[in-house]
Amino acid sequence: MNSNDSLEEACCALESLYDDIDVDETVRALTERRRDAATIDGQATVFGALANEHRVRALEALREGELCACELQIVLEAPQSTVATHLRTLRDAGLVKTRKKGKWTYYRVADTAVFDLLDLGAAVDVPGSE
Amino acid sequence: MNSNDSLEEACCALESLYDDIDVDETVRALTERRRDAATIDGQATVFGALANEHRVRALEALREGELCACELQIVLEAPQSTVATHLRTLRDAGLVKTRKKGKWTYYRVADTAVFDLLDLGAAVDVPGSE
DNA sequence: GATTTAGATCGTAAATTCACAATATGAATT
DNA sequence: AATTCATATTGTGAATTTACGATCTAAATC
Repeated sequence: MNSNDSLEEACCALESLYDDIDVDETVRALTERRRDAATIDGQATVFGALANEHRVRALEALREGELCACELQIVLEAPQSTVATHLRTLRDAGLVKTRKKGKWTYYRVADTAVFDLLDLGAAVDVPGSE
Repeated sequence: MNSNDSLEEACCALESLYDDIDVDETVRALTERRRDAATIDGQATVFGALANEHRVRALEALREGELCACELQIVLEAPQSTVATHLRTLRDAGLVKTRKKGKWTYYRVADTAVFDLLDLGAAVDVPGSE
């Protein structure tokens, strides 16, 4: 089934949902609800970076201030390469920034909005998670 | 390499990072930065549900009010089963709620905090995404 | 300049997520 | 009660993500 079939199928449902409907107009109104593709893409990237327990834990640990990679390794209880990979994901998404000092790399949250994201995420009531 | 090896490796780094350090005390302080496992799990679940373009688009469309599944099908430009699966993921994460009316299922955002999440996610500057 | 060391990257196997056709379910209509 | 129609679930192959050992890089120290 291609995308046109999908649309037609959905339009049939629309016609019976509202009677006396201008389908083209309704589809146009629904189409208007679509957002800019680049924004959607950015949002999905950011949320994807947050969608992992190790990475959430790392960000939570950074609430009290910057930490170097080796300290985060202790917080995360994971091998060096695993931690480095997660930190790179966070950096690529723009959630953390780094500072190099000699052999060490210090990580800090890019913006305090990240903590707001974490707080809002924690406030959602996930059904069936007691 | 097991988790103890990882810890020991990281502690070596700590010892050279700070001189005259009480390693046990430092590890304890870092351990204190860890949050409740259930909370972290919930956050990762919520962000995981947000980590998909179709699902972000669906939530964005719900800003202006509830929509039934067939309307969301038009917004998402995807086949019925695909849309239904994404909507279930959003529901399982507690991001949307449903209302049944006859044959139709109407979806709405569970809480306006979801829009705050979307806004914060959109505000993050993802490097290299122009 | 050789060695040590913190951290980044690579390679790959395992696990997870994804798209979507096929099928099931349940309400409304006939 | 048979059919239709909106939506949900299931099954499965494909794509993506994850973990983590091995390796590489660059700064500090000897």
